[in-house]
Amino acid sequence: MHQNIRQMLELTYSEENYLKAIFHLSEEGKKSVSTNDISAEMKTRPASVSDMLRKLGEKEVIEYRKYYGVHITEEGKKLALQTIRKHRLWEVFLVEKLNFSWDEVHEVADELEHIKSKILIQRLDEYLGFPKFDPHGDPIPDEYGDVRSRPRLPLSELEINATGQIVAVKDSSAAFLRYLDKVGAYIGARIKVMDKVEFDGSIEILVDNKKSIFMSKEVVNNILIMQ
Amino acid sequence: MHQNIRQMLELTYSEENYLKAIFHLSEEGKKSVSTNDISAEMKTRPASVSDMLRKLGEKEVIEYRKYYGVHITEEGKKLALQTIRKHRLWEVFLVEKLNFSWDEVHEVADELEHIKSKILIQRLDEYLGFPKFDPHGDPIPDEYGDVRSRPRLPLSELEINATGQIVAVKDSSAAFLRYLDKVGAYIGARIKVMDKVEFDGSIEILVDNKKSIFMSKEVVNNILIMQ
DNA sequence: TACATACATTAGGTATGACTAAAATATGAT
DNA sequence: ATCATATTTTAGTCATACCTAATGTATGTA
Ligand SMILES: [Mn+2]
Ligand SMILES: [Mn+2]
Ligand SMILES: [Mn+2]
Ligand SMILES: [Mn+2]
Repeated sequence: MHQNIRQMLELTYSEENYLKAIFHLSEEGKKSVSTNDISAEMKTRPASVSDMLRKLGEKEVIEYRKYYGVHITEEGKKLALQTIRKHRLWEVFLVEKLNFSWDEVHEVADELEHIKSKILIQRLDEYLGFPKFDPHGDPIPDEYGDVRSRPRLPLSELEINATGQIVAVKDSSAAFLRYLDKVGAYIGARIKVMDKVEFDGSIEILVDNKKSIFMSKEVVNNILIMQ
Repeated sequence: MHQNIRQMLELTYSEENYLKAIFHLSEEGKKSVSTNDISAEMKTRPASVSDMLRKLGEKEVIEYRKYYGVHITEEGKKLALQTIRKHRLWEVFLVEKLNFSWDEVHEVADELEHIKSKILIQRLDEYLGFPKFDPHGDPIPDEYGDVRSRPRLPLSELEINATGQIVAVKDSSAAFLRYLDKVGAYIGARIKVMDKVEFDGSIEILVDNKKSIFMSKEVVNNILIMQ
């Protein structure tokens, strides 16, 4: 069923980071991912990216045609999803068990996600009660790389008087998350759109039927809701 | 009080491993630690050790005189103890929270010990209830590198009819730990020496006043007890 | 079609951390 | 005091992962 004939190839710490970045960039736009995109995401120079793309291409986790960007392969997707699974499980652990706030977990999880032990992740998953979403509302892939994502749309697309529930954030930067904490928005909060300003794309929302907040276009584009 | 004027220097993953090995070897014999000793402990070739000693010497975490072995400095001791602290806290986590057995934790902890976040370790320590000993009975240094070790001696030194309690194991290899599991010996078990065989150094002990076991010299040398 | 320019790759270099083989040093035995 | 041997270091190499500078490629505009 979910077994691999060929044994799972090992990636280095750095290769895992690049592959994860390529996976995320692939999800956004559908077309191929460019060297410059990866360079920006990874904060390394384009020349370094080219080096890495050659290596990832040889390992067949991406399809690499020089000058034409890359596509992630099925094998690559599977590996990237394993790293993402570990990242998100560790984030849940940090928030649920160690009382980290959701804006503090990203960097630490970026290190923890590379710990190799398979049994560690299985036990951690079990210990956390097999969570399906991380603290930012992102789905946690299962050990076969399957993701049960829930339908979600940017808060900006809700009409006046429409209601919904915050299920995730598109931007997980500490600055944005701390802003959300400050205004009392959180994953699970119930939202009603009270007013929309055509001019600047800002809106007024009611949170949990009690608190009225004004949010800028930048903010509402980065809050994902479920209706 | 415990503050450092100069900021704590950063060591690489590999430097941390070498320094930890040097620290452990220093604890055993009091004299200086040789290149070959480190080579054996680290499973790298002596030439690689010489390279690393030069680097660690430059960073002043060891005192390095070519051809005469090394001594760890106070700064080095402090850093090694931080790594050991992390290693042992993670071991406690794996056993107490994730139900690892004590023979499964070492390799995983050897990776986890290098995760950098200071707050992570503080929170983990708190979450675990500020444990003072790891699953193998070894003391956990505090965040300043202070160790409260309890007096302990090899089981081999107990006289006939003397009693004691297992507080630690000298050898933490999976093979040895699984043997102890099999015969029902564990940290905290009460021991009474029933008989000692001069010829081969083996002994007969009573565990928890109910189970009689024969143990070889190799085994009794590696069990540490408190009287 | 030509070409300016943005984008991407290659060439060459650095740092880390490993290796083998060769050379240097220390040490114990005669 | 000399020397054989074990130990240790150095020299030279390789792989990973980054960099800058130079070169090559694609693409849209003239
Ligand atoms: Mn990472
Ligand atoms: Mn997340
Ligand atoms: Mn380690
Ligand atoms: Mn231990």
